Amino acid sequence: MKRTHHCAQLTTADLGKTASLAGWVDSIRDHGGIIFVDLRDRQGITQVKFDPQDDADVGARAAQLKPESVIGVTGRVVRRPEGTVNPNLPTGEVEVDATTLEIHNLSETSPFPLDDEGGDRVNEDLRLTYRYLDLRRPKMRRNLEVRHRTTKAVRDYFDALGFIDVETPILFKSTPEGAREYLVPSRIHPGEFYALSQSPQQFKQILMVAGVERYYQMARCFRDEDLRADRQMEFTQIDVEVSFIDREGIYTLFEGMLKKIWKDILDVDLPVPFPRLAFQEAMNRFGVDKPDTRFGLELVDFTEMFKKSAFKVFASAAAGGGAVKALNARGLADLTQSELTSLEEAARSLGAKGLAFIKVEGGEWKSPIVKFFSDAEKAALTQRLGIADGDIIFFAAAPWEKACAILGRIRLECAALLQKRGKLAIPANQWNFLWVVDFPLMTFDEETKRFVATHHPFTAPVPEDIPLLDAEPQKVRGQHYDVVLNGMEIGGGSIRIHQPALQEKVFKDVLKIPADVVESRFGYLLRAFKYGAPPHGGIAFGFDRLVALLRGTTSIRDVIAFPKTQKAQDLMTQSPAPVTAKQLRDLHIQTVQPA
RNA sequence: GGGGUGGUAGCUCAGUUGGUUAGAGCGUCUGCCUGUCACGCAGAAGGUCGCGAGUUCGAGUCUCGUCCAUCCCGCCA
Repeated sequence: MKRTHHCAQLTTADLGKTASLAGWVDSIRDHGGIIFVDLRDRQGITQVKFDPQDDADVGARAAQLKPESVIGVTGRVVRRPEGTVNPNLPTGEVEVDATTLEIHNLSETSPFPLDDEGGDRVNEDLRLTYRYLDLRRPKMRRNLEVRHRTTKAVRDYFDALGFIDVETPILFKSTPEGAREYLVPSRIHPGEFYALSQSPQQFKQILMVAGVERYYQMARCFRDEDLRADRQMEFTQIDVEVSFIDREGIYTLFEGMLKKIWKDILDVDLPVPFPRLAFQEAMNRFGVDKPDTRFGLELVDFTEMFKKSAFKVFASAAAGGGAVKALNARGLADLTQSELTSLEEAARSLGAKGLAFIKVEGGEWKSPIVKFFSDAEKAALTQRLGIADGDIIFFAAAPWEKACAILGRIRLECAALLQKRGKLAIPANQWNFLWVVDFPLMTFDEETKRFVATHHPFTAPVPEDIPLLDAEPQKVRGQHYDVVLNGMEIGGGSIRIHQPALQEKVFKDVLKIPADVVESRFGYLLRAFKYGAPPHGGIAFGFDRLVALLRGTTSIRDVIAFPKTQKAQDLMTQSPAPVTAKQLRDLHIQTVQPA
């Protein structure tokens, strides 16, 4: 039996036709005589009627059906009797009066409900074990469809602009700086290993040297780090690199890409250009380099004012080169003791010694520290923070970046608490895109007492800062940019270094990587640059996160067909799993039992 | 590596101060039912309370350990 229609197709325009449908039994309503089956395929649902008075055999076999069985039916498309139309179905005015029933497969009872509401409540491990059932749920099917359509929007966009999709190796060589890698033993070279590519970064730069000019790829990447709701061990990036482009060119290009995606998928017109925020300003105002600008609660700087304060904790931080920051959590004075404690813990986890606060209730400032403040200081706080009854003010006094980060975290926690109370609305359908720019090229790593690349070592410095590279590398800004949406980093990239001498200088003089290590790890790249490397830059977007945002879910597992659990296991296939002794021998691998 | 939450019927959950035979809804099964659409009605079956120790006359409940899921910190150039 061949399908003539799909299950969202038949309408009153098809009355009298003979139609053949195939799909899964969504639900069965057996009235003892007449039996209704909702037949479901990828497109939708059509009601099929089995009447034993018309055909006793078909009726009897229909009575044996179970939900999720796969069947094919043929019958006449008839109008439903008056009063039995189902307005919730596009096909609700008609039904198929079945004359034949082919049972392809009777299904066992599903271990969990497959409707959207029921399935959402089920433990995720069960859904992952039976992923093929989970993916039958309308919501999950829609996730796969949106993912596909987003891929298509991206490919169409770049194709129209003359980009070409080039695949790069997944089996790459190990580059130990950065994320931990998955190693792949070589059978042919005993004791040597490949690494699964963390990103095509170096290959795409080489492609620029190769004259490709405009490259993109939906690139699979692998990182052996702990998993999170928004991090899987393997994930997909929209990976792009362009020759002869500057930062402004990049901004326009990717504003266009995101505009097309949001239009194609959500029919939303994103306003462009996106606002730009310097790293410094993002930290000062929001305490993070990926601010959620859908709500206020901005940080206010009081470093100057507290330099000569009687309150020694603030004064010493301010005078010692650090910063004193404050945040007015408007209307949160009613927070509970346990909420306050958990805020303090959050602050401590970021290196704060405590979390100073002022609660404003009944016109009175309730705070263990208020007695140290002069009248002038109180007046300035009131004015600059707009303090009113019912507010609570939080302070952080620490080195600048740490003070910002502490209050940045407190800001987000307070926003969540205010939202819970209905005092703050953060609209889910508001899309606050922005570019964060002017990151420091280098960050001093306290642990190793060395400078490390903030982004990666191929990022070009801002030209006018190059003279500072030797003496004050921390002051050099990089030509790096992040795309931030509603507090989430969804993409990042940079204009790259294309002069071999400068790249070598960054490796050896700034990052202090020994010459032989530079040669073994990056020698091929430096050599390539000596043969006419064009100026170039690029970006990579976290594709899974992007699709999750488009679907309004916070977990990228929902938009990946077969994701791993937080313990990096595939519950359906039961991987990872042991291998045979012969396999290990072939690979020159011996395992040791964990202690 | 660390912290939080959870694990009781196929699923989602309740289970009081440690005390009789561990309950509910949905699902499943059986019977009835010819216009339902989450059909309805009647009945039944279904439990290693994640696993292992311990305390106790007695543990779903308390203690310790452990496993799994999830959220977060560390980590993710």
